[in-house]
This record gives sequence, structure tokens and C-alpha cells, in this order.
Amino acid sequence: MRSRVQPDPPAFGRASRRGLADESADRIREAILAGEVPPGGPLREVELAAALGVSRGSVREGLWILEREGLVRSAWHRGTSVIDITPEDVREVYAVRAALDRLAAITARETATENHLAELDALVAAMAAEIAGTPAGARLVALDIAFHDAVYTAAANRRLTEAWRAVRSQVHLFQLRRVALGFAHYRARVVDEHRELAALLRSGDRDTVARTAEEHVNSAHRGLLADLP
Amino acid sequence: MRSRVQPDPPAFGRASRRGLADESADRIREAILAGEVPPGGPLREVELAAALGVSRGSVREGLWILEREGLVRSAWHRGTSVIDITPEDVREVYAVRAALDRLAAITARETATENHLAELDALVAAMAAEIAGTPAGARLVALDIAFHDAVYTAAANRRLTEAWRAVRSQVHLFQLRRVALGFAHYRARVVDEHRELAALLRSGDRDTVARTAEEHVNSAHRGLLADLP
DNA sequence: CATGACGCTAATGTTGACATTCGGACAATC
DNA sequence: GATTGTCCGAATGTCAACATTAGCGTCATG
Repeated sequence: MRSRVQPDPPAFGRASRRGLADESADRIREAILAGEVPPGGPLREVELAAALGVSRGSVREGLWILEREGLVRSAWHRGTSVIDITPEDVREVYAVRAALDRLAAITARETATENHLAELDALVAAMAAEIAGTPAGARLVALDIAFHDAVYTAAANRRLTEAWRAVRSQVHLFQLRRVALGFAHYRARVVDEHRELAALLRSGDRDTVARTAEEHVNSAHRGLLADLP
Repeated sequence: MRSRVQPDPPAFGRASRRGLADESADRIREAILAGEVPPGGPLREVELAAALGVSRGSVREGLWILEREGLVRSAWHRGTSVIDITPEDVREVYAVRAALDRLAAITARETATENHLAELDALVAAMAAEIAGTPAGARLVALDIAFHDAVYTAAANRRLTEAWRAVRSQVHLFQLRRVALGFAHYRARVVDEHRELAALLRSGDRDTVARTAEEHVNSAHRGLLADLP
């Protein structure tokens, strides 16, 4: 190995320079999750292009990314708009998520390294800290999502991660809505449920892990449906 | 209910006019599945635009569709290319597919109408007919995929169908490869396995349907891995 | 001979202009 | 009065030119 002058190696798998399309997608996603565009609201290409200071083509490509994430929907010559949150949509998303989480948990149980497991513990601790202080719903939801991101990362299946990405933002949006409607129920359960999951990934038998992962999603599902009109 | 004069209502959900991007995607996908572009082979935008007689922008958008299907992969300023078929890729795709098929089967068992079930029977019959004659691998695989399309349609979950679409073309490509390598094994099992699945969707208990659907995918997985280098 | 810098080329990334389509307002018709 | 036909504006779909980048051969250099 060659001696180093710099204190730390890059360690990043290529700085992954991104194009304007990715940047645009990030900014628009942010705006949607911040509630600046209501569910069902239109996303006009010219408006966005002007607001972001890029060309329509780049915005267009950014919207494709968001469509792949299921956050927006577009139709021929009728433009792009944010998805709404009907009970039917919620049912669909959580059904798929349950199946994916089940596979992710089963797989991660076998493939997770000690680093991965430590990461999960750290995230649970962060949730607990958030609740102990003056809890902000949005931050708590972000940690929740991050936890599941970590599980998918540990499972190390690119196609599975890709499938998760296709529902991830929708789950994020739904959970945000859930927190906005009734915070107490969510706050009371998050930490314990995730702690249990993390523990089972360390040392649980396959069936228990599978059932718990599914039940975790169903719990979130019920919690949201109960508060929704 | 109001009396009708017309024998049947239109029932068409809009003729769904498509743009050049979709057409381009279709033609390119066709070319890939026909083997005209080898796994790992490059897909140059200018070439394709010239060949299809459309602008680069449309081709670019078409390639995005194929990327969403997982059939091609692209990187910043490094272009788009067809995926290869490594054992690792096969493992990933079939693991995800097993999870999705499991959910689709469980759901379809409850939501399928008589029409859906009849469609499944018809497809099984078509497979049997194909084998009885002079069987062509490509046609048999197409029927196989169509069968599973029908199951997903019966499950009536747009997100689930979307997730299936993200692996569908890859499965198609893999099965095509499988048939090209060793036809006998596949031919011997297809009809029976699908007939069993169709029967269970009519009248099987939940657990049996789930396990059979998973096992069906695993069987295909093993069959391919055995023949692969 | 190995190594690193330099520059070229072929491809993609980005842009603004032009063509097409959708949905609604309004008027004509039965 | 409801339906059908026509027009209009606004938005998206499409295109071809320009800017940027990665890969690679070449060359000087230790």
C-alpha cells in the first residue's frame, strides 16, 4: 500500500457528480414534502424551470425521477401533478411496502454486518433522544425512514433497494401526514417498535423476523387509516 | 339503475395515445429481447435516434423508461447500456420477484373475478397447445410472462403492478436466456406449475398459495442458475 | 521502461425555439 | 335545455444546435 499524505482516503465510490436533473428532483421533492405543493397540485414545467433557474428539459427529467419514486403522476399532454392520499392509495402502498420490508428483513438478518447493526442502534437512540427533548414530527419521521433505509442497505440487493425507492417517498409523505393528524399515537410506539426490529435482526429466527417486519408496516397502516378522513 | 338503449357501454378507459418516447422504448426493448443488442452492449442516443427516425430527446426519454424497467443502466456522461446477466443479478431479481409474486398471489386469491380466472386457464391451455405442436421457446416464455401479468392485473394494485414492471423485462430476458441454454427442463415443467398456480388461486388456502407462488419463482431461479456458466 | 500530463474525439448533458394537444368558453343546433 | 361543434389559450411534446465531459492515445519526463 502506498503511503498517504492526506489524512483520510476519499472512500467515496466516485464523488458521483450529478446533473441538473437530479438537483432539480431533489429541490422539487423537498418542496412537496415541505407541503409547498398540496397533494393533487399541479407541477408546471415552465414555472419550475424559472424558479430553479434551469431549462425545461432538466426539470422534465427531474420530474421523471420523481415519477419513478411514485411521488408524482403524469399523463400525455396533461402535465404532472402530486399524488393524492386516498385510502385506496394508502392501502396499495402499505401492502407493497409490507412485502418489501419482509424480504429486506429476512435478507438483512443474514447479510448485515456489525457496522450495519450498530447503525440501526444509533438511529433508535436518536429517535429516543428526539422524543425526550421537544419532539418535532418531521425529524422523527426522517429518522424512521432512515432506519428502514439502513435495513435495505444491509440487505444489499440493488433491485430490492430500487423497489423500496419506488415507494419510499410516498411512505415519507404519508407518515408526514399521519404525524400532522395525530402525533400521540405515533410518538408512543416508534421507538419500541424499531428497537424490537433491530434486536430481532441481531438474533431472531427467520419466521419471527418476517412476521414482525410485516406487522410493523401494518401497524403504521392502521395508524394512518384511523386518522384519515 | 337507468335503463339502457345501447347494448354495451364504451368501457374503454381512454384510447391512451402515446408519445414517441413510448414508441421508442417499445422498439428498443424489442431489439434487446430479440438479442440484437448483447448484454452489456452500448445504446448510443444518436444511433438510435437515426435508426428510429426521431429526435435524441425522445430516445433519451425512451431509455429512461427502459431504465425504470431495469433493462438498461446509465451513468453520468457515460451513456446507457444493456444490463448483463451475472449470477448475482439473477439472485437479486428472483429474490425480489418471489416477494412480489407472493403478495400478488395472496391478493389475487381474494380479488380475482371469474373473468380473471378464465384468462389464466386460457393461458395455461395456450401453453399446453404450444408444447403439443412444435414449441418455440420465445413464444412459450411470452405466455409465461403473460400469465403472471394476468395475476398482477387480478390483484388490482397499481403500486404492485408498477413494482412488477420494474423487474418484468429482466425476468423476460433471463427466461429467454434460460430457454436458449436448456429447453428440456423448462418445457417439462411450465404447464404443470402454472396449472397448479391457477387452480390454487381458485380454491387454495392463503398459506399454500403464498408458499406455492414463492416456490414457483425459486424453481425458475434454480433452473436458470444450473444452466448458467 | 514506467508514469504522469496533455489534448483530441466521440459521446452525453443542456438549452431555447417550434409543433402539437388538451380543456374550457362560447355559440349554433335539434 | 341539453348536446354538439368550433375557437382559443396554456401547457406539454418534439426538435436541432451548443456546451460539457469521459475515455483514450500520444508524448514528454523521471
